[in-house]
Amino acid sequence: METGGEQGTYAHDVLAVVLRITGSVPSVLLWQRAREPHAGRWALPGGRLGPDEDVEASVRRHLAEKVDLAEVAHVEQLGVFSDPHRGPPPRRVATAFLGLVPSDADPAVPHDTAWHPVDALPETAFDHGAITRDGVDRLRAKLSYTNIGFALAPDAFTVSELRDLYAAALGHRVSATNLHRVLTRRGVLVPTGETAPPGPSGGRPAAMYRFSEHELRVTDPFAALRPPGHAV
Amino acid sequence: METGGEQGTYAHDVLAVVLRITGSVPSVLLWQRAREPHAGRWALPGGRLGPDEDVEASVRRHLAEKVDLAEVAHVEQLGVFSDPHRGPPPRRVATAFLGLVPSDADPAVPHDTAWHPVDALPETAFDHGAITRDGVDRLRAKLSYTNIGFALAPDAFTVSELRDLYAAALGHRVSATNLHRVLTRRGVLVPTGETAPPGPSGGRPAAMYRFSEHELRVTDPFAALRPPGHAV
DNA sequence: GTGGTTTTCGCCTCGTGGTCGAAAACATGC
DNA sequence: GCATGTTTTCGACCACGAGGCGAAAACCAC
Repeated sequence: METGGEQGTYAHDVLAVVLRITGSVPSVLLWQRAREPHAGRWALPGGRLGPDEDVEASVRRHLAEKVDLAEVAHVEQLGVFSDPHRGPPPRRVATAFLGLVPSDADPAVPHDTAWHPVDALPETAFDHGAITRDGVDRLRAKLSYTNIGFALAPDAFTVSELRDLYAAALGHRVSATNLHRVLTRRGVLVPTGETAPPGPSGGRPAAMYRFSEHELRVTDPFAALRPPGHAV
Repeated sequence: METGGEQGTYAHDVLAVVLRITGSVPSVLLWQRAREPHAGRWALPGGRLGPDEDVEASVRRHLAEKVDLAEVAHVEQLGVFSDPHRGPPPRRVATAFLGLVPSDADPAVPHDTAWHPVDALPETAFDHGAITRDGVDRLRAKLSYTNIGFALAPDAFTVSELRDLYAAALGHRVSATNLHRVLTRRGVLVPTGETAPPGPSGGRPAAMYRFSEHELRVTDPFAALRPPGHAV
């Protein structure tokens, strides 16, 4: 059992809310704790901040123990969780991250680790349930005004497939017409020139698209109060 | 001289980028370090995270040593700065906050503390210059799609005064016509019914306004991909 | 009153996005 | 082969938000 740190120092953890959408269901990667405290409950991947790394490097290092990092298409910082009573003593401060895995990736995970639908979380350890909800909220917000969908979608996809991904992540129906227009007008979606074969019941073959960039981009100097001469 | 913490624990600091606009110049509150390291350089207010407080409570506590907290109209978390070499050993991890002070407030500050225009920062300690720029960027972004102006403006003001505040914060000219229309349509600006006397060269007396809320509100379900039936 | 100044308001335009329906391109069954 | 059904794609329509501009309103000084 470890003791508290030197007076005025605290253990610093990094945590990752890794989200992935499969079959129109957004899920988060959790592992089941074997040891106290909170043995048996489900926790976010993460671990201690090491002495020679910043928090982002740290979360990538810890994540690599649970999934193939190459499958995680995007990582960003969510914030600090520091309630003195967020867990049993000794006190721990955590920096949480959001990670996204494309829907066509199916990374191998350890035996204690599994994907859980975010709408039906198991009993979570510490404040990890609240942190997960923060991550889902962040994803939902950014889908609207960034190209963050690149981190959820396969490399190539049809508009209908992308529509289903967005609908699952946002939690409401999405019009394929509108999604296609909005994303192409913003320049984040480019056609590959290929088409996908129709389903068993026929239908026009769907054109394949991909995201023009695989780095996060705010697609809009969004909202109002732009510089003069920059009417949108 | 303090030693490093127990292995795997780190001193955790909180820092505040406190911004205020006076005379069309955005400034940040800095204090001049008297002791090494970085003696003589200017640093952000802040200090150590205490054992019985979360980071937000901590930053408010430390801020209270520099300014009257009642004058700080808004505080929000910016993020974690954790580069192992962001300062000399022993390593410190910092959670940065953005704080905003209305332009009509002129809180008393200690003798080692002063406002510095953000476009002409003095030599700053550690990574506090970069953190300050992060704070300014956050303010600029949020001016567009939230009511965050309430934390920069006096309780009552004219549209022209508010226009000057926004122009100073955004760094470009702002149309009073458009600002008035955008903010009133969003319902964040309400007329007080009073008027301000014209200046020495005459002119129509300006109507006074105030912000309808003094809590941060995202005024827009901003950008695209709203639920069906929710056309704006 | 006349001219100058500042604020306020209405009108115009453009871009964005939600909605709808028609057309395109496939499959299946008769 | 042709009619029917299915899915995708595309264009048309509309509402609204926001930038630009100019006129009108309301003051001052002379």
